Amino acid sequence: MPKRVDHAERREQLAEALLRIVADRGLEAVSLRHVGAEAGVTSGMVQHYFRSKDELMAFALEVVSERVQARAAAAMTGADSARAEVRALVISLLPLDEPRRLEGRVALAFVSYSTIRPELAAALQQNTTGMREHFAEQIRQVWTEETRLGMTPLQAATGLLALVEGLGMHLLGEHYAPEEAVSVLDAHLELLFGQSMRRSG
Amino acid sequence: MPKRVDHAERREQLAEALLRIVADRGLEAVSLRHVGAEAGVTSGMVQHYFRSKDELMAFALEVVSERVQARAAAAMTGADSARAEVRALVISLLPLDEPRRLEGRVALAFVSYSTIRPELAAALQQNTTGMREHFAEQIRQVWTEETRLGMTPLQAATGLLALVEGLGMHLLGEHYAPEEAVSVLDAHLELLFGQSMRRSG
DNA sequence: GGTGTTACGTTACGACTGCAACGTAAAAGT
DNA sequence: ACTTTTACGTTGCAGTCGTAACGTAACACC
Repeated sequence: MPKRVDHAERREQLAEALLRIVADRGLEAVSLRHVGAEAGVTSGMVQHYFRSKDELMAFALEVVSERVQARAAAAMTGADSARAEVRALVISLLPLDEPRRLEGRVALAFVSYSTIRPELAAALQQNTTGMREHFAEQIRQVWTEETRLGMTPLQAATGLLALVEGLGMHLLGEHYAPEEAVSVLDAHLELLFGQSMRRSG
Repeated sequence: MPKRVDHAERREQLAEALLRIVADRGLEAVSLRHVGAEAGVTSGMVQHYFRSKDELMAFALEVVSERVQARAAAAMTGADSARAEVRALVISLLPLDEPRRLEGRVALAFVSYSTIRPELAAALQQNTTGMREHFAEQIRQVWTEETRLGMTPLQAATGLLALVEGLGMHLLGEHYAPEEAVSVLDAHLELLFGQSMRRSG
């Protein structure tokens, strides 16, 4: 079989195996042998594709980052209003079902990990920044001088993203029910996008 | 020296050593020997006070939880309004200086950890729930039928806590400047507590 | 159709891990 | 004063870790 393999594809397969381990046993369970076993190969094979464990970890983190971005891009197509698009994107970020809970655990683990290994934080930061700017753009499109809430669109976007990720963390810890998080999110969106906020003034 | 030691005190010293390790080398660097070395003792001594590593970890997590709660209690005394109290509490939660960044890293690591070890999640969940209810109570005290924003006080409280923890995560990842996070937070507090929100209606 | 390269698997090594067992010295209890 | 308990330190063990080295079989190429 030599020579015929797609290098990039193999690396992604291994990264996926790693992510599966992180999702249900945590970062500390990641070892070359475990990743190999999870992928159905030996640790030597893992070594063949990654010079070190650090390189493997860094690659897996990038895969996570790309996956989040891809999910975001997919979620925001076909919405008929800025509000609907933002809501779709933000809902797609929340760990509301089991597969997304797994992904959320992985993401959280890597966020914590990159806190100690700052050289890996770039990918995650890019993600946050991109999302923040995207939200800001959407908000800018619908806000007028009258409807703005005493903050800039970028501030509103930053707050929205922080709110969503905070809700996500709480959901991963099962601190309250998913529908409660969604209701909080919808109330916030109503503040940002709804006209009814001035109904009582 | 035997018999004269305060068991609880020793355990806390060891837990603090562990937390120091987590803060600057991450959860994966925690081992009985490292904890002992950090505390200036041997791993055998650590074994004497904790039957297993898991027990040590669980104890350290509880210490973290108690510390957060203590900080919260300290931060909310002496405020002259509900809004000021909430702001003081919430600001004290953000990793705005280096010591609190260390604590934040530890807290984040344990949140991620407890995601995989659900039996340890109770302490953290209690923390969240307590905070949430406290915020809700404060908000309830100042909200009238007119000023409420289309959500319940508990929803507003949940959103505020999620926002703060999300901002905290982003700050740990250095995704933007601390003062930016504070400005977002203040804008949100103005929405929740300010009367000026109806100035344009 | 050799030849060289690629893709693995296998093995080995030194370091590290959690944990159990044992040793010892100091104080408390009697 | 003698015994028991407590508080450690030390040692050892079986297992796992990351990594380097080596072996080998299958294809690409000329």
